[in-house]
Amino acid sequence: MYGPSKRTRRATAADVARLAGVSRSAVSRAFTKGTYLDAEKRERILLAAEEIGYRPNALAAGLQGQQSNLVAIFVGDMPNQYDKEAAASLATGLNAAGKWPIMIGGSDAVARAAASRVLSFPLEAMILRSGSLGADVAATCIKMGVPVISSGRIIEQDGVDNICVRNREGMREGVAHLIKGGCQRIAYIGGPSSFSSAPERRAGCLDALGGLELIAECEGLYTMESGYDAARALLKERRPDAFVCANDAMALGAMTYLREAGVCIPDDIALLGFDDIEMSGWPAFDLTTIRNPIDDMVAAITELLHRRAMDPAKEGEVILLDTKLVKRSSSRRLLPDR
Amino acid sequence: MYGPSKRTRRATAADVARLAGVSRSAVSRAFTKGTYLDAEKRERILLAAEEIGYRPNALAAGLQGQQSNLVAIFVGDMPNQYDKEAAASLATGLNAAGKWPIMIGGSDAVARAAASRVLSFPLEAMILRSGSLGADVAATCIKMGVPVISSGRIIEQDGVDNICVRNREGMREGVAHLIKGGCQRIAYIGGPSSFSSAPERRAGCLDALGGLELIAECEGLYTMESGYDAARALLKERRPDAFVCANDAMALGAMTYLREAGVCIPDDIALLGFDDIEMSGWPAFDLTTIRNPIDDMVAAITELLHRRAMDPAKEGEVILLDTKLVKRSSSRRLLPDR
DNA sequence: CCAGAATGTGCACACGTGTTCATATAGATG
DNA sequence: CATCTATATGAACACGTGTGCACATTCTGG
Repeated sequence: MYGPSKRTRRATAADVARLAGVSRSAVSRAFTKGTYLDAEKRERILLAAEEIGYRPNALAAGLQGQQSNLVAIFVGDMPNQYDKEAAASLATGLNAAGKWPIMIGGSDAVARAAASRVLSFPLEAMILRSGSLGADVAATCIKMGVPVISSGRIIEQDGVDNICVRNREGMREGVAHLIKGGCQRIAYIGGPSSFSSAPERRAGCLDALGGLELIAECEGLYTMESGYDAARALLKERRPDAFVCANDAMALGAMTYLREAGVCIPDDIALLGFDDIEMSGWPAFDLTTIRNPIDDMVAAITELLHRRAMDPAKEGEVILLDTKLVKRSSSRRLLPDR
Repeated sequence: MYGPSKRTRRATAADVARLAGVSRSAVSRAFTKGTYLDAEKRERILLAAEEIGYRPNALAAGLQGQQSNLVAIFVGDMPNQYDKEAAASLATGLNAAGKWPIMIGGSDAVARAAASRVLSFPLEAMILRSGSLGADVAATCIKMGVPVISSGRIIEQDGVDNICVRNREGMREGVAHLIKGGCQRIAYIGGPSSFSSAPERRAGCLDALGGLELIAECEGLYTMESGYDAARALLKERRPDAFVCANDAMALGAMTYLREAGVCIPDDIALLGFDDIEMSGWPAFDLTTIRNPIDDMVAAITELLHRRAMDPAKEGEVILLDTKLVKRSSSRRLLPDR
């Protein structure tokens, strides 16, 4: 042990070459498919590499025009459950596709600064999964030549690929289900207007109402607490027979308040959410909701990543995902289903 | 537009130099603090860089002995809520510390393979946040000269830094609180024995019982469903007055079953969890639990990262985190407290 | 005015890898 | 045997950057 700092030096191809008694080129070839190299020699090299813990340095390889496989995922501060679940699935999905997802998150200022700095890596793409901000981040990426994939919010910009769920159609189907079940006096708990999903889901609700108007309405923050508060506020007004919520977190908050208030679900008031987060399926809640399909989203993103790699100059496209109405007990009225 | 593939070429320092009419060295210096460079010239360079969207290539810089700031986070399949919350906080925390967290996750085989391949990057550390597996991954990392930080499970191996919560002491305090509140017939829902936290927490429970024995006991999977099933199974046995659960997810599952069964919490049966996941604080649950401090964990990890950077050859150390008993209504007995 | 320090700048090297190129050897084909 | 092809291998280059080095210029103090 000559120098303490030397101890941690990473093994290099030259080290392996020396140990195996071959040229450095041979070592490189040993790790590359489809090259001419004596089989016995290759084995000897791989063995030597294993012995001293060598692996080709991805940084140096990337410098050589090799695919970096690095991908950044920009999540906001992930306030609600759905964002967390989506981020986790996305990361593991990319992983399975051989990509290396770098997570960028935290509070607005921190995340935005990090998003800017991470561009010093030759990213294969920047994936935006933050409902609210992101348009300026996208602009910076495009300028740097880094492809952008926006999920959950459509960004109108050259070269930006978009993935979005059919918010309006989904909500329309959900509310239609409530109406078919006998609900007539519907109150709506909406999301913050800074999220593009909020007005779309509200529009879907109005679609299903036909000419009818909402009994009452207010705007929440997509959090459970705000759903709780909203339910309390709306209950004071003209007695509704259904709460339609722009996402599951708020629906679960509303459910909590209604139970505390002694309201029977769904007989007195039916409840509808949006997203189908894991918790909504738990027996304790059993919330009827509209599934925002995470697996489809992940599949679409890896697909877009692939297409972009094939043709870096291709036009940006928009992929729309279908929702699925998940009927559970929070909407199972005892009234005759028409 | 001469060639379509040329279009996406990343801007290089030489491009900036040409545009700004300076040497390439000057460009490099413009982006480095503490170098001699005419102020007016630096500004001109930065402006030119901004114009063509240039940023120093982290790959090439890393090749130069520069810190990579890359960190891998190995999470298992994140079956339970606490893992998801911890992973999210860890990622954003590292972010704020100027690190780039690469998430590695998914099913066992996929994650393990990915963990091996990610070592081709010059990682500053591999952070293990998977309760069960990980020892073999750690061995590979150490061999490659990549420092390992294990969180939630202590790995006895040279050069591995460990962070762990005081499971035993925490659980002891929690159960003592129940006993002080009048509980005498305690049933225990444990975690899978493959997680090192499971036996520790159980030991803490037994500590608090003094000579007493558990009324009943079974082993769950740290999931809500298994907690639900366990509660049903245990309720058939000699009537307990408290359920102690090895984590919050199982406690919430148990709570769900008990409510369905018409059992009053906490008057008939008190409930104790472990972790203090976000949901436990929601009014719908209001679960008494032992906080597994995520913020402290993140702080400890960044601290260890720093120390390791200062002295790469230092010995591995063990940091133990203190829990905090969070008293909520699931343990608030009407019986006189003492 | 002079010596020395402080500041500014370009050249050239090193980092670790993949790959082209030239060359050498062995095997097949006529 | 002569040619041609398939296989094997090392030398050399390129990737984009940070920085040591040598040299030029300006400033400071006597």
